[in-house]
Amino acid sequence: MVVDLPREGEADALFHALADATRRDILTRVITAEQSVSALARHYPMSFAAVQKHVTVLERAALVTKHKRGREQVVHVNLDAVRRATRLLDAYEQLWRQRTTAIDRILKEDREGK
Amino acid sequence: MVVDLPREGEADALFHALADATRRDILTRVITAEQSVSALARHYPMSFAAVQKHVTVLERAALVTKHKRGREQVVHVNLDAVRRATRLLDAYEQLWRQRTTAIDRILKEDREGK
DNA sequence: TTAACGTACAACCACATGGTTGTAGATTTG
DNA sequence: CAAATCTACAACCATGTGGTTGTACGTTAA
Repeated sequence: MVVDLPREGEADALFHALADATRRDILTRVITAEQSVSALARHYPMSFAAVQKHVTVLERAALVTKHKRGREQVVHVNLDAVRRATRLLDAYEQLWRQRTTAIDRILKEDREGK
Repeated sequence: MVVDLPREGEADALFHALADATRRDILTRVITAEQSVSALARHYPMSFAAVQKHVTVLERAALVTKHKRGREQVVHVNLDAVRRATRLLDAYEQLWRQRTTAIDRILKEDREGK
């Protein structure tokens, strides 16, 4: 049972997006309830433009999407992307398991004199 | 059941370390079989020093550790860190699930000062 | 219609990042 | 021993990142 890891380009954007505390916090807030960019910006000690950039990074990683509602831009979470990241890391764990089970098998066969 | 996300500082280093294709590849190789830094370096079209830096980044994230063996520095994987990252993302998924619960509605109203 | 709000985007800045080369110190190997 | 190998680390460079301010434009509210 071979585990193949996802394409490299995707993962770059995904992990980069998650590698910032502000962006993870935005993600958490948006998971809890969709919000406009300006509503999000009020929660952080930085400019609106800075928050706008963070949302763009999350967007590039497909973790969120934006939809216009009047003059607002509402940020939605894309849970599939979160699941993709989780599965990506699961793949690393499985790689490890493949290695250890392979070693176990060899040791066992050795023990049984094969 | 409330899910608490890990400390921010840890996650920064973890995701940052994973946000580079070369580092993920190093991690994969080391999971498959422990290797010296110079052995790893032979696989990439970059200098030994560059690979050394990548290993340092993985080390800072606690994804790998180094042990001296003669004149070599052997890189080992730390699977616990991989698991920590996986659980971190699982927590986001759980947050999503909590979104529809009554408890989460109450917390949300509280956060909005109602 | 004006004023206020929400957004987009450009220009700019300090600093981190990913790469390089070069030098020096341990440790093996011939 | 001398030579080759592996590592550590500093200096340097181009580019990216996270932040700022300023300006412009569509939308809502008074």
